[in-house]
Amino acid sequence: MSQKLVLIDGHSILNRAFYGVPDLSNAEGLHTNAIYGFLNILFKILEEEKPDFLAVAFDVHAPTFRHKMYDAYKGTRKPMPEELREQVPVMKEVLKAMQVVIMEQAGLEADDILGTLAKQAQKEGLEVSLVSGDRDLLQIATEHIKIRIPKTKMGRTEIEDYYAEDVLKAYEVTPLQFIELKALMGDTADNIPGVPKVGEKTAKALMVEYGSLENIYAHVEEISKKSIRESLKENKELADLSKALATIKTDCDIALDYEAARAEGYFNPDAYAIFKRLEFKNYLSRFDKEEMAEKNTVAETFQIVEGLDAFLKIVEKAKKLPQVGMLLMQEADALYGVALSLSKEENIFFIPARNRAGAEDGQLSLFDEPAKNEGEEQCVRDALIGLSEKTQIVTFDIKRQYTWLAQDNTERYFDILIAAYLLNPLKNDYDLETIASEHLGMLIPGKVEVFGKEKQITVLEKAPEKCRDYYCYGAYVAAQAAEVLAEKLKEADMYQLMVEMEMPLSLVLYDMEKEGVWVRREELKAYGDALISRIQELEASIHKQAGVEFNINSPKQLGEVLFENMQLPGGKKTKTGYSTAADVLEKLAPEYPIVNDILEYRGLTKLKSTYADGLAAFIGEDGRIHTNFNQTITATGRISSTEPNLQNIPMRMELGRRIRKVFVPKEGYVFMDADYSQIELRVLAHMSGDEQLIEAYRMDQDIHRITAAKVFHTPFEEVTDLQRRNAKAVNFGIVYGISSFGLSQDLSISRKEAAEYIEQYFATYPKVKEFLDRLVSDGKEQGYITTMYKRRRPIPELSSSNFMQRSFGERVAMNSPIQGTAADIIKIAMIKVWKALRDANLQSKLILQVHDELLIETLKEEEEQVRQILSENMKEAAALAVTLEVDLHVGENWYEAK
DNA sequence: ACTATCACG
DNA sequence: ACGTACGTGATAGTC
Repeated sequence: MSQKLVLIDGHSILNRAFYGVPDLSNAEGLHTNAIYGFLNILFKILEEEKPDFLAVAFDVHAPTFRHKMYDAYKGTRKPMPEELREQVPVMKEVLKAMQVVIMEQAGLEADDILGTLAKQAQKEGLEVSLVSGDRDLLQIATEHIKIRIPKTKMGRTEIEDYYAEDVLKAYEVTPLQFIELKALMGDTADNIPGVPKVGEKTAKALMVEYGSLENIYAHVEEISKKSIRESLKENKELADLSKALATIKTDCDIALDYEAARAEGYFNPDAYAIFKRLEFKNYLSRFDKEEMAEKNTVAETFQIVEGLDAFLKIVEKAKKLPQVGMLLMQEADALYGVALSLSKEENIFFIPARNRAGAEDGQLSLFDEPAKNEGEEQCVRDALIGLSEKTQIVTFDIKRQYTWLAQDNTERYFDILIAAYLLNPLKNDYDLETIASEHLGMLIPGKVEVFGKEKQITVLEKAPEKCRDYYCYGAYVAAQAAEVLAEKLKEADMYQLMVEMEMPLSLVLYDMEKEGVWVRREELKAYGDALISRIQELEASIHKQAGVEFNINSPKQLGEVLFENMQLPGGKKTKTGYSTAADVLEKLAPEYPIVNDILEYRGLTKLKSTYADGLAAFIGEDGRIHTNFNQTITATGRISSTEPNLQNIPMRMELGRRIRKVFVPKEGYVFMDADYSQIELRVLAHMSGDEQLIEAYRMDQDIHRITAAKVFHTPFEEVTDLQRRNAKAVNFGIVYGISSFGLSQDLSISRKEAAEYIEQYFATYPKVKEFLDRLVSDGKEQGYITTMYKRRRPIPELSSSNFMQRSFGERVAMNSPIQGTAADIIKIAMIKVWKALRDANLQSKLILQVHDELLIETLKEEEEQVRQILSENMKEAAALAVTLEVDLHVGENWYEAK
């Protein structure tokens, strides 16, 4: 058996893959569809062929790409779309990591490299497979050189194979004749002129009849069609030139290093790291995980140290250092171990809880005898607090670890989770593994890989070394990544944001979560029960009117019932079927009573399932709900709330709003709630510097009414409700990144009218327009936008060649600095308020944040003091060109306080 | 796991 | 010509 070589036409396959695979991008915003498709084809070929050698050829310059299918008609060359261009260097990185040989040489086209290598290999007795999306390569085909043309359709890759005889079968010409065929017909995409008037049909007929260009000219007088004959005669030079251009060189001065090109070693740690970064989860299964992680030699120095005394010794040692990496092993508020990274290559310890003799079944004592457990726990806590007072602690997800740490001087802590988020807030998750691979180029075992579905405690008992490795890696990565991330933050001018805003905020959020909010369980139950009978009534009524029993909660069934069975107008909208969204149904409601019932049913079941039942499930033993405030989720810098989400409790509708009555302060306390008045518009006034808008706010009057007066040239007193409503919608629209379409939808007016409103608005507030335009252009230039406090949001969509995506990017560029700055300001307010409450030794506690609103559970005796603290600190959180106004209310429940 | 819907700012 | 408002999270149904 002769050996086998696979050669790949890099740019051509990447191009094919780009157009064949739907748009994909990773969390960094890097497009990855072409790379993904390329690998798909590569793996398929490798599996089929099991070659001995592999190489990929690229042009050094890929100045323009050959969009043959599209451009052949236009005769133009489009530049390569940005989404593809950015993938080229990454593709090469991927191949390098996979140890695949890349052949490229200045002055040589990939075609010529491929032709040369293929012929050389054939000469040496190898079988060659040449993979390209480009039919030009067919001229290289022989008995031993197979040209493989992959086609991606319907998500599946099929490959057409051509040996010399297949070319003959398919095109009625030999591979060599194929060159001359192309010389005759030309190829606009490749800048081959060809002979005028000769197209594909004529060229093929001529080649089939005469066999070669030379022979055609020898018999040129025999050609019957006059125009063709004349054109051939007139353009002989052009034909020769075209042939020269169409001929792929096979004698270039280039050679393949077969040793380096051995088809092996693809699935190595480097490749794993980059696959992970690109989020090619499908391909990760091809790697041997254990092997990947074991390549890291630091793991050899990880030590398990048992016992309280040993732990205290390590802590004492750590106290002498300026900084240590730490990661606590916890589950449900219990501490099961401490990992500390004291230095780079050694002194990385894991101190586990131990299962002591005498302990009850499966019960782990903390660090020593169960009898002394409580005392031990306090001892451990004291040690860790003592450590964190002296030495900078760097860790991952500090909010979950504050129980064990000193709770002052938060600016000294460094959380790599938050740092990674600030550097790129677009990602979905920021686990340790990802940070390690992205910022340290290091491969560590993932939490799921180590623990799977097992409980951590179980793993600690059965295989403590697994816990040691996982947590030591965590502490180690925290220590190493902290340096790298701090440097990157400084480079991005976000270090101050990190240290002065995000780190202190993390403690505030921890404290708010810990505090929780009291919910009256029985009242909530009663509220839910009260909904049931009406829901059942509506359900029966709807089924009766429809004439069928069906699941009203199923949009699919509902759509079919309404728009097919009952023949209501306004069908079709989504890709899966009919839209039954509220705005569609509301248009039908006046005409069809069933639609009204459906809308009411929807509202009530939402209240029941999400709020009445949903919230009840989260009431803890202490009678309180402890939400999660997530600091590393949103793209703009806002915080988010989950399990449950306390930032979307009903407000706008009276019935839903009543839910807020079950949120109550504890005995002896009241609720104090304060929210910013139009903080985003005020931020816009400040950031744009628009005198008119600033002046409007100085008037201290209804801003929407003032805007209406200015925009519609109407005296303030004579502004109609409609005018005010329209002006308000425009104000909102501006903040969202205005578009006439969006505004027209919102106001149910024509697009033209909407456009006029916007134009009038910009005429009124000219600097607002300048400001928004500048955000977009700066965003395009930099690839990201920033808030007043230097928070960044990358906007990859701004460089998209897709109109829709780019437009989205533009709206984001206009909205994010405003929303993000508002988010920054309330974060500042939270920190100030929280500190002021603490410094004044008050019992009152900050417990909720809802984007522009803060809720304080206020001790009745402290009401006036807290009112002052809350109001002043919110107003003074930022000094803007306009004042920040705050609406503050006190009540016996959240409903009343709002 | 994904889609549609709807709650909030 | 393209087809949308910005930012979130929970639920139920469907595949």
